[in-house]
Formats: sequence, structure tokens, C-alpha cells
Amino acid sequence: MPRKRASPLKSAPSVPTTSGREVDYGPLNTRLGYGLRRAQIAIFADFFVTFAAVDIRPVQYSILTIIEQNPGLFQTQVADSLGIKKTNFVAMIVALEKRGLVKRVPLEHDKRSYGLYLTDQGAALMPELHGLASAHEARIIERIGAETHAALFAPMKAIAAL
Amino acid sequence: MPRKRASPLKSAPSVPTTSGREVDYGPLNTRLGYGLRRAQIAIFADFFVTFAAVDIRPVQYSILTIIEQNPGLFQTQVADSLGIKKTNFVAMIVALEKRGLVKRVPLEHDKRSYGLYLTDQGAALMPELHGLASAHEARIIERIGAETHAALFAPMKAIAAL
DNA sequence: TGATTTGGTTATGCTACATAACTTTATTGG
DNA sequence: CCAATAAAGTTATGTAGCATAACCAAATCA
Repeated sequence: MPRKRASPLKSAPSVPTTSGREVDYGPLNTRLGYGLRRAQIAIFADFFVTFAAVDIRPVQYSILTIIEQNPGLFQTQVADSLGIKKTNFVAMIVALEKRGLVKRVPLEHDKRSYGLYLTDQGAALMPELHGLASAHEARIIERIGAETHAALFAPMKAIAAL
Repeated sequence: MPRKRASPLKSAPSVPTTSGREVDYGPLNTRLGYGLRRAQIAIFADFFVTFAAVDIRPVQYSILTIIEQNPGLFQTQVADSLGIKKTNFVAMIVALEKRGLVKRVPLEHDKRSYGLYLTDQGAALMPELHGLASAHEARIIERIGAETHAALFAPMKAIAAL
């Protein structure tokens, strides 16, 4: 089945081209923020390619995964857990709902809020997504080695709590 | 009809608030792209705070640093070295020029291009910027330790070349 | 010299992420 | 009990980042 052609101008972040001339990066070589940014851009580019066929973006994968692991969470809780403002989360969750991957179930005891759940279709999609993510992850591990890969999570988490 | 205006000034990316409820991140815990993104957001938030007084963004600091280290580079070369599209680079360099930090010197032997240089004002500002960046970096090192910090650059670079 | 390439620019559009203000429903304190 | 306040969700809006297409002028190539 031909997946929907991704909307008009949806393109992957490009990985920078190596310029012709030698450039001295000076202090940038020891700025972790700079290195992290460049690494993250490359990872996202690979993620886009990997997930192109299913038309899922990193943030969508993260939302779906949180809902899968924590069915029934409120919008605000999912948004908070991912560091997304609730105002910006609305459009994201509506889009996933329209695609039939997520459903918002009104709560009886609190008429303001919804519980978020994967639809059957959404739940059925997750194994494929996790498979793609694993393949993507494997490509990174191939680059830096399994041990280095494993060693990165602790410092990243510590930095995230900065 | 027209809501009341919004136009706030440039604001720093916010660091996510820890939600009240425990959330299971599932496979996200072993997705480096996710960890990297969260870490990078936190670092940028700290950078914003650190550089608020001088009103310099991460990308601006990187541009200024490249020009400082490599005076005379073309716009395209600076843009390429930082992974910025030349079309998007125009506005950035114009802004820095308007602020009097950078000058574009027309070349005699190639009337299409400019050589980029720091102005005296720009050059005078750099020590302060590097000082702020060092303080910012020190905060990260304090979090993860100097050895870990130093060990991160190699894998980040390898990933960036993915 | 005509064709192609290169440096720089403008126009345009989408996504991410920020704040302000609003509605509806819950909660709370006097 | 009820008025004040808080919380969940929504809409409106503004900016930065990054993408493509189309273009000019100057250099280079065949």
C-alpha cells in the first residue's frame, strides 16, 4: 500500500557538506553544545531517512512511545514528559488522531481532560516503528561501538537535568 | 477578530518541567537521538541564560568564532563549515554586520564575493564571548566530570559524520 | 565566445517553540 | 455553600531554523 505522500514540503534535515577549504574551528572544538548539535542533526537526518516510508518524525515517535508505555495519560502529562508546551502539543496530537494512530478518550470524572491511548492501528504500527528505530540505532552503534554508545546515556541524562 | 498582540522578544528555550506523575519512557531510554536532543536543549537553555547580557545566540557565537579563526573566508565557506544553507546565512551575516560585529569586504579579484572579517568592535567582543562560553562549559563539566566531558567529543564527531 | 558554474540574494513555506488570552470544568478556602 | 482560583485544553500569534526554487552577476570552461 502506497503510504500517503508526505505533505508538500516535508524534507529531511540535510547533513552539512564538507567544504573545500580547511577551516579552523578553534574553541568550537571543545564546546560540547556545538558537538552535540552537529551530532544530533546527523542522527535526525538518519532518522528521517529510516522513517521516511512510514512518515513518522522523531517527535511523533516519541509521543507514540510514551502513550504506548503509559496509556491513559493526559495530554499535559505526555507533553510535559517530552518537554513540549501544551499549546504546541495540541496540533501534534490532533494530527496523530487524524491519522488514526491515537485516540483521546474523555474522562467521566474530569470533563476537562482526555486519556490518551493508541488505536488498534497505532498499536499495530509500533512494532514496525521500534524495529526501524533499532535499525537506526544499530547504525549509530556501528559508528561508535556498543560500549561507547552505552556510556553516553548517563552523561546525556545528567546534562539534560542541567 | 484581532487578539491582543503577542510579540515577545527572543526568549530562551525552556527546560522541561518535571511532571508530577511517573512516566515510563520505555525504549526512549536507549535511543541516543532522544537523549542527545534533551541534552542539547538543556545546554542551549544554559547558553541562552549565560549569553543573555550580550544578546548572542549559539549560532551567532559559532559564526563569529569561525570568522575570528579564519578571517577572509567567503560567506559560502563559513556557512558550509557550520552546516548552514547559504540562503539562510544571508540574514544572519547581515544582522551581525548591522550590529557592527562583522564586515564584508569586497574582493578585487572576484567581484562576486566578500571576505568576512570581524570589525574592531567584533574582535574586542570575542574575549568576553569566549569567557562566557568557558563558564558555560564549566557548568557542564561540573555535571559530568572532566574526563567524561573530554571523552564525548570523539563519539560526537563520529556521529556527526554519519 | 557561448555555456556552465559559482557567490550571493530574494521569495516562500513548513516545523519547532515561545507567550498571551480564552473556555470549561475542578478545587479550595472563608 | 460559593466566590476565587487552579487546571486542562484550545486558539492566536510571533520568531527562529531550515528547506526549495528562481534569479543576477561574475567567473570559468569547453
